[in-house]
Amino acid sequence: MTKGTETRDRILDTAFRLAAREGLEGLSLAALAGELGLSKSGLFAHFDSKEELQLEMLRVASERFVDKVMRPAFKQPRGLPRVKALFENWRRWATDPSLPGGCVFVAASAELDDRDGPVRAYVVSQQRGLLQTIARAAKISVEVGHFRRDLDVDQFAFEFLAILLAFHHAQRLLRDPRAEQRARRAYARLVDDAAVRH
Amino acid sequence: MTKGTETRDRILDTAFRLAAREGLEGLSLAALAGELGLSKSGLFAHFDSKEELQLEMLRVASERFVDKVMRPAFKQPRGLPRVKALFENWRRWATDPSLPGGCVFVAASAELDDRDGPVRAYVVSQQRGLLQTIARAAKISVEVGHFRRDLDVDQFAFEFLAILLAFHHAQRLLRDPRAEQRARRAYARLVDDAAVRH
DNA sequence: AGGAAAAACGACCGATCGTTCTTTTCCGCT
DNA sequence: AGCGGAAAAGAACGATCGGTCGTTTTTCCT
Repeated sequence: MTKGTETRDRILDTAFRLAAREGLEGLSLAALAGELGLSKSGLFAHFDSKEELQLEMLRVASERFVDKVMRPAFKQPRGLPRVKALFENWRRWATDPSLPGGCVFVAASAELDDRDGPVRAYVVSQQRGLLQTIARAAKISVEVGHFRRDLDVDQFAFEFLAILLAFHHAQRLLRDPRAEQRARRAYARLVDDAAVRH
Repeated sequence: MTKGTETRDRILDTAFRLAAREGLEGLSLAALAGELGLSKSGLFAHFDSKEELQLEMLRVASERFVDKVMRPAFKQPRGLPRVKALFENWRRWATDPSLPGGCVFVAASAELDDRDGPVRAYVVSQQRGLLQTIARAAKISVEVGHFRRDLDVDQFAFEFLAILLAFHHAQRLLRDPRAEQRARRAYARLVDDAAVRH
């Protein structure tokens, strides 16, 4: 069962990269098989349906997001350094050159926002989890004394995510060379407002 | 030539509503024709290609956006009231119940962010125009004395759009009942920071 | 080395995609 | 009323979609 899981991993990895460019539905099994040097049926032997492949692929994407954004950030000291790392890692994730097409979750979010079904449910719970993670990091910053005690940490998370969404928009769609600077300044303003008054 | 343009308008109007739900590519001619009570070929007689239909539909969407968001806002007094109206009209536009699927430009933005071609070019120029409009309204607010003189109006526009993108995300994907409140508070913070020190 | 299980293949399914063509229906004008 | 042109229908196109199935190849284990 070694070769099987290895191929399965390769499939999900390639699907992950392709879906960022083409979207969840835009990713066709034929195109994916071609990219992998596999036959369509050979590919399909690993999954019961396209929907299951999408779900597995999103799970892989989540793991990778945790690896590249979350985990390194949570190795930083509690409080502001951790929040800062969260922001910078995330910003880098959204523009990772090895991932053309940007963040797959941003693409999926817009694509699924009205539809229903398990794929949407997964993306929703994933995004809710992200917001909670930000809020948690902000809460720790309050406890540590970096942020003021009356800070609404959920509001902080909302605005944190807002900056990253706008950064993605400015970077990938508008290709604005100032996108990074804009995001950094917005972040600075957000953190400054959350900081203890001095 | 009366009946022709009338049908054409009906097509574009329906396409506009359908594309918000299904996306630009997800909108199929068969589905559109069905919704209209037209045959697929009868529909196609009005357009040279699907791409042209997409472009025309986006132009209609732009006009409608101007009608519902821009024009009423620019009837407000110069300065803060106008900026406020821009924000509220825009927020309402993104959740207009007569437009299931949310803002068609948000959907298109995520869908086209890496592809190429005239449709992408149109959306990009449209979005750049929106940012400029916000910046212009902010600049007027500076001149009128509502905003501080050293305000970076392009940065203001970036953060203004960020809030609306996050609102769209929270409302349509996460279905967060607090989305409106979150957006309003973020807006208040943005405007407060831009206001003249007192 | 041999045999069973796992993995990949190739052919094919019905449905649907955007698109083209010819034909019919309808509307407006004189 | 009748004619002409615009508008819509109908059928069919090649391509592609997700998905199935029986067969062949490869891998792994003894």
